[in-house]
This record gives sequence, structure tokens and C-alpha cells, in this order.
Amino acid sequence: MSKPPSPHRPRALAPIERVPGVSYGVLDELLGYALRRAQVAMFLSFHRATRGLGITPPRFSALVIVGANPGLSQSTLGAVLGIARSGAMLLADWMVGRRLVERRRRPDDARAWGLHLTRRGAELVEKMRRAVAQAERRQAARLTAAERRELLRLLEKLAG
Amino acid sequence: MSKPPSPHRPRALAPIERVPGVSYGVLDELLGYALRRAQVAMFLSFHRATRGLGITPPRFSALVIVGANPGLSQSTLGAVLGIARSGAMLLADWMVGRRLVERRRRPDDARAWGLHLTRRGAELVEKMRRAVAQAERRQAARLTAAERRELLRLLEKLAG
DNA sequence: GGAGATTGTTATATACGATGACAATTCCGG
DNA sequence: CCGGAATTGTCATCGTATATAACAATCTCC
Repeated sequence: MSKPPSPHRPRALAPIERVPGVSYGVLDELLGYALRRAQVAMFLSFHRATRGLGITPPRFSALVIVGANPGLSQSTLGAVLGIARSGAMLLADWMVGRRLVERRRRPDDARAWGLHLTRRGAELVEKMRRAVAQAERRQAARLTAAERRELLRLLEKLAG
Repeated sequence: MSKPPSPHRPRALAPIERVPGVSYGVLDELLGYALRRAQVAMFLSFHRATRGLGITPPRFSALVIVGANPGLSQSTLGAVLGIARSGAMLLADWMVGRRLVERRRRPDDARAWGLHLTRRGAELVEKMRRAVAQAERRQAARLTAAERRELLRLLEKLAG
């Protein structure tokens, strides 16, 4: 069993433009490559829309998840986001440091913390939610509403 | 102008499973989130299929691009992949170190190198191409052929 | 010919995630 | 109810991939 390399990462802070005069070979036929280009485009749109909120997609996801599941443990947060416990802790530290989230002891399990949005956190989530929705709308403006729904459906189906 | 945070990265080496009993809130409606889940799934499929070849998606892309554009400069390679010159150089170093690619002086420009696949590189690209195509086929088996084409089309349209 | 852009290179910094260890606590089979 | 196994949060450490900034050599264009 070989050790897996690090996952495929969108690295660009600028759109990945097609370079004129360059042939892309088999890349043009591959879902993986198209997926990455689309993700970089969405990331940039996200970043533009949330500039100044100090947020990133993982942080946004974490806040939304905590908001939707009060009392969630850090381990479960990590599982939901697909990261290790240690990473979930750093994320929680960040949220707590900004007073967006509180750690409360759980009566049922003295090992675990329960994560809860503060009032401040809830307000920020709402602000972010609007900004992100706008970013989505702007980027997805390249598609019709029906195409957007279809794309969402196909992505879910592909990811399983 | 705030400094951009690092781009949205798929971090998981395991599929991002839905955790039962957890609500995903607004995330379920967002293209960005669906895109990431799909990309992680494709990355895992890629990794499984190319295990042992010591390859990653960026390296694969770089080799394909060099193969399709003999004599390409490192700067252009970086532009195509959407990374900085310095990163393109590391990628080139890796390819040259494995004797998959040669740097040849260009008669028209003494600053730039021209990158060329070696015979060994061309053979590896062909082997990889087959493995990656198989990975795509296996993962995209969740979709019909028509759905796969439609997904590709929508992703291209979204990325612009 | 010279100013300014481009190319490759190097050094440095940063961000994010994994891994592996640890103590406290909980769970579970007997 | 007891003791081993699993889980939780924490910490220290490592690895990878990126960016940025500087530099010399070279090219472009006026």
C-alpha cells in the first residue's frame, strides 16, 4: 500500500485562463481537470464576495455546521468536514478565538466539548450566508437556473 | 485590498461521507460545496488508479501539457497550470530528475528552456493516460454517458 | 544603445493537513 | 462491577505545496 500523496489542490489565486496557442491534450476530456478549473473559479468568486470577513470555505462550512447542529463535538465536526481531529481543533480554536463559538461542557460526556454559536457567531454566519449566496449567484450566472440545478444534481451523484 | 487566504483545498484522503444525524444547513444548496465533494471523490479515484506511478494530478497535467507542446517554456507551463514560475520550476525539476523530461536550450531565446518529453516520459504518459482514463470511467460509472458529457459541458461553462 | 519587461533561479515564509503520542473518560464483555 | 478497549481533546512535529521577493541574464522596443 503506497502512501497517498497530498490531494489535488486548487492552488491558483487567479482564474486558470486558457493559454492561447497551447494544446491541452487529453486534459480537455477529463472530469477531474474540469472539476478543478470550476472549483478555482468558484473559490475566487467566494473570496471576492467575502473579502474582509476573514473567512475561508472550510471556516464557513464549519460555522454553518455548528450553527445547524448545536452542541456538536469537535470530532464529529472533523468527520463532517473530512479532516483529522487535530485539524478540527484548530478550526474550533479559531472560531472560539473570534468569539463566534463557545465550548460548553457536555453533561453526558466529560471528554467532549459541545460547540455552540454565540450571538456574534450567528450574526456573522447570516452575513456570510448572504455574501456566499451572492457569490454563487454571480458565478452561476453563466448557467441558466435549470442548468445550475442539473449541475448540482450531477455533482451529488458523482460524489455519491 | 485584503490578502487572499489560501484557496479552497480538498484535504481529505478519505471520501467525505455524509455523517448520519448531522444537518448540513445551507451547504446542501451550494455549488462550491458540491464541487469540493466531487473533486475529493475524483482525486481518490485518481490516486487509486495511479498508485505506484508516483504521480499526482498536477504532475500528470504537467506531463500531458509538455507532451502536447514540445519546447514549452517553464513560465508558460506555470501559466497553463495556474501556478507561479517558481512552482513550475519545481515541477520541471521533478520531471527532469526522473528523466521524464529534458531541458533543451532554445535557439530563439537564451533565457528560456524548452521542455521536451523523453522516450521514457512519453511511455509513462501513455501508461498514466490509460490509468487515469480507467479511473474516470470507474468513478463516472455513477453517471450515464449522456450525464457525463453534460457534466463536462456545465463545468466548462461555469469555469469560463 | 538603453529602459523596461521577461525568464529562470533561489531563498524564505506561510498555510493546511497528517501522524503519533498522551491523559482523561466512557463503553462493553465477562 | 471490573478491567481492557475505544473515544475525545490536546499537543508536538512533519511534510507538501504554494506564494513572494529578490537577483542576474537576456530579450524587446523605442
